[in-house]
Amino acid sequence: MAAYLANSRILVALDIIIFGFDGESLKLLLIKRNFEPQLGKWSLMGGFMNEDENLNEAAERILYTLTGLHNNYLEQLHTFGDIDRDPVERTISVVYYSLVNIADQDINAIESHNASWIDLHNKPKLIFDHDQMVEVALQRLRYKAALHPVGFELLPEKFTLPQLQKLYEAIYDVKLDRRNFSRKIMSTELLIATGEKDSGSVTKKAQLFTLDAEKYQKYLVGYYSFFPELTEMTSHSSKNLTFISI
Amino acid sequence: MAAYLANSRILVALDIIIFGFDGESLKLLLIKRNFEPQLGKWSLMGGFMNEDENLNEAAERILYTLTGLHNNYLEQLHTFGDIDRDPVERTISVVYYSLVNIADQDINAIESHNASWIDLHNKPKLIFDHDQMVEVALQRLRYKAALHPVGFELLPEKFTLPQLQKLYEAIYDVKLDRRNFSRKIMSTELLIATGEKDSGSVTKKAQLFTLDAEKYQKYLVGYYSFFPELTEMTSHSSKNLTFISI
DNA sequence: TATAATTGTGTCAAAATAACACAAAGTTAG
DNA sequence: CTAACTTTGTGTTATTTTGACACAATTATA
Repeated sequence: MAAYLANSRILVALDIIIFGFDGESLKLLLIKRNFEPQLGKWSLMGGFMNEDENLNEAAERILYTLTGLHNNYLEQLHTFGDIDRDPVERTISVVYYSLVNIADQDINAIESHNASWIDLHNKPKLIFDHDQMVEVALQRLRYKAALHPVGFELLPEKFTLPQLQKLYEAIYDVKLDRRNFSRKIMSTELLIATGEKDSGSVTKKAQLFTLDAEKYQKYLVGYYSFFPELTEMTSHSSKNLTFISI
Repeated sequence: MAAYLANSRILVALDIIIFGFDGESLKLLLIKRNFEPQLGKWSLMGGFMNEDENLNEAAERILYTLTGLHNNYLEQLHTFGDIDRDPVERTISVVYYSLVNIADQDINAIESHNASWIDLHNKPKLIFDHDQMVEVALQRLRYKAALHPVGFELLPEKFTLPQLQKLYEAIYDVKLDRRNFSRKIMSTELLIATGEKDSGSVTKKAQLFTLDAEKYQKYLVGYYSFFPELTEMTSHSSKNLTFISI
């Protein structure tokens, strides 16, 4: 069996951008490093790929270690490979981003890693090329959330329309019209009214919705929604490419 | 200086999906391997990352080696890291895709690598996980071309509307209405009429256009086109998120 | 010079969007 | 207890965009 003798082997790291939403702003789960290298500085959660796992498994392991959660939304983002990106040793980093419901987190896991949720607007400077990673992740999230209903991954199972609107306003940093937003969302037929009301509210309580799991899956995978004639994803006549046009 | 002693170093490969367009169909530049491993089988063009280059540089080098071209559209796609994806030795592959104008190719470079342009519909089975890579690349191209005017990278500098339409029809494997397509494209104000006519045609000769380079750049980078109120990218009132809604 | 293929442009009804108004629900202050 | 205030739910209308379709103009060829 031949081997690739002439070529050099290098370290493969993984870093994960973990997004959360607190009802008002997008948050990042960041680490104040209590270990070397770069002790005392802020960074993303990361680790190295082991020999007995593939990239997705490594990313899931690292995410689980920090949040105590499995089955979060987790998507490969980009691989960073600049020569000096890690001064310790040449390392390429395969970066993932994850969307988690803050309420589901494992406080112990988070505290033991010296991690905390930081408002995206107050993000400290991060080590190495982690700032750039966050930037790329936010851009990807904006693309993704315009084309697919991934935003719901940041919300609790039951949520209100005003909550959903605030989420989209946070993702895109815009103000949206409540009435047009409602019409657009409801036209996807993705939401199921529970009949329950949001107890948290202080004035008129908004209705709680859940997702139609089947329709949700279709919107997630099939972006061919925008060939109305080729899919029966939308029952009505024509439909925009965009899941929601912000 | 600390080092990451405990972790294993592995090979970092790159593979590139090279798309072309011959006026009728999408093409892939594929290699009939005249070297080991997998001699005699079809594969993507690939190579290994060197110690003195970053990922993008390695991708450009590999693309240049095969096509003789610099400055092609080249975008990182995804990193594949399954444990047994390369039976020779554990290797992760950072995959790029490129869009090239077939007319610009370097025949010598291509022939010396035993490469040829294969119609996407007649693609042979490729080695390792290369089929999966092509699938992901096609999906990415479809996303990208719906949101940004990257399709032009596959055309000559001067092109006609019918050519452009055939390109989009090839990318999305659909038939489009000539009149609505024209209206949509022209509304972007991205095309500049040259006054010249396509000499290749056998009946009424279509007009040749070039790109408005400045507007093209804006559409390429700024996907915020879909916040009409936040950019002045579109002079008219509202505008769809999609560069072109197919 | 008629024919056939292709290109360029226009029309119209239907659908989607943006801007906006008002009524109902629920809390709090007087 | 009621007025005031905030928030939610739903409706209207004008404008824009889309999809479906028709006809005239150009050019090589028979």
